[in-house]
Amino acid sequence: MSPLAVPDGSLAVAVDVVLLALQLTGDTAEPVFLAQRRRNQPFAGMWSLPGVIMRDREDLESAVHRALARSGTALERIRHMEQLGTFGAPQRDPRGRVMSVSYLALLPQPAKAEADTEWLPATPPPAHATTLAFDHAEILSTAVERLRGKLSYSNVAFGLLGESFTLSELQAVYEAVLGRELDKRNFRKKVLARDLVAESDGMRRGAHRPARLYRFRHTELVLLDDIL
Amino acid sequence: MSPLAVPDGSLAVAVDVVLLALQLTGDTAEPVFLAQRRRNQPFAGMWSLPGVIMRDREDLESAVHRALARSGTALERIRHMEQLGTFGAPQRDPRGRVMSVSYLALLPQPAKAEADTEWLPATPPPAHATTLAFDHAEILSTAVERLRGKLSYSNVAFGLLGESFTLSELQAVYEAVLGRELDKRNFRKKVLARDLVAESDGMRRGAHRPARLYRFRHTELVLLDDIL
DNA sequence: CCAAAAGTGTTGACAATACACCCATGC
DNA sequence: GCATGGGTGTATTGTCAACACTTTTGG
Repeated sequence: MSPLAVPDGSLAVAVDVVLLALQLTGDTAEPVFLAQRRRNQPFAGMWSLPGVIMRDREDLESAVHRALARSGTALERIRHMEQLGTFGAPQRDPRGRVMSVSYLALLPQPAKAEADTEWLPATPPPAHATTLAFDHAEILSTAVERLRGKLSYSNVAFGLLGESFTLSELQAVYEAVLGRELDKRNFRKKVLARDLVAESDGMRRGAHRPARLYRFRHTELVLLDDIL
Repeated sequence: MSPLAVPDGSLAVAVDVVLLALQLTGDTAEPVFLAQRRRNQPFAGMWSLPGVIMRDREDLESAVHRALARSGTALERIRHMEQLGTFGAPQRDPRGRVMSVSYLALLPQPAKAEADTEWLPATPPPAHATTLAFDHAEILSTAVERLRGKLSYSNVAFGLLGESFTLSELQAVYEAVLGRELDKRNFRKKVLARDLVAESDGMRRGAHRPARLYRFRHTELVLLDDIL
């Protein structure tokens, strides 16, 4: 990251991305986000969210794409993206006036991390508060809260799953993000009653009884009338 | 509004505000927003949202306050404010690169409009689409949708009402924003069951039977577990 | 045959809806 | 006394939560 000098009287806009995925470690799933180790001042050595400084004549989405490319993430793996908000505290960047327009991006699995990047746990953020640069801890927790809320009244979980999946896998997504266990029978009833998913071809075969595969009916965000 | 020249290679950030209130015209309530007539190019003569260009070292909230002051709105009348989002299409301002961080602000009544400002209907927006400058029609409809959603799962209606009010007035707020009628008995049951409001002292006396006054239990945004 | 995950129904409590009349006041 | 909005209850229906066992496969 090249040193950034923000001349007084001017104003820079950063675009920062909370890239979220679920890490399936053995028998449990854990929400993780992509962190980049900062090489330069300020906050050298600390973790930060991938971000770029916006260029003139650049779209917000293009800037997000640049940030993702720089973090080593293939664009086509991103299944959902939405704006979180804009953070503009004057002191958030010690170098000068840099506002941050932040985005949430979801992808099915944490791809291999490049040098100086790592997937860190996103959910119990007590530890990060001190270890994330700028106000990125605040942005991260905004992202997790947004995702939690949207699980209840949208199909946003499609962003964290591949093309097809079992209902148990879907439930694991909900449980991991919400941080609590759900009743298997009630969960299946509700998901099916709301027509969130449709049966897909084939079965997931594993060590035990094969499980029916499903896919989301829509792979763009759809809001539900009713709450889940 | 002074002419704005955005030098190439630089980037300006505007803060635009959707100031919403309910206009009580006789027997019906109608959501209205504050519009400013543009005196300068571009879009001279068209209606626009109140907004300012951010200064260096200025907080986002301070910029919103400046925009409100310029529009002739007393700050202390604002009962709720929240960020809507950031609009960054490169061509949204023909003068150059100007992103807009937009805010929603609620107040109990549309105060008298100053010169070159007017309260216009906010809800059936077909007409504005052509008459609002920049992408302000899009920002306005984002604001209305946000408010509609939040009525259902928060106490955000406090922003559109004064200190005390009758349940019929509260219901009128919901009906005006949602654009449909609600059942009086069920509405009262739900509002009271959720402890949104508490009884206040006194009665509203009018042409007919006096009505009990209520006040919101909280005058900052509170999210409800359950949906209204 | 054992371990492990997949799959499946019922019941009771509560919440949401639909619906109509009497009450208190000003004029 | 009448017009106007304020205020109230019930019956029905639908929805949510709690709860345990059988099935299918791999090893």
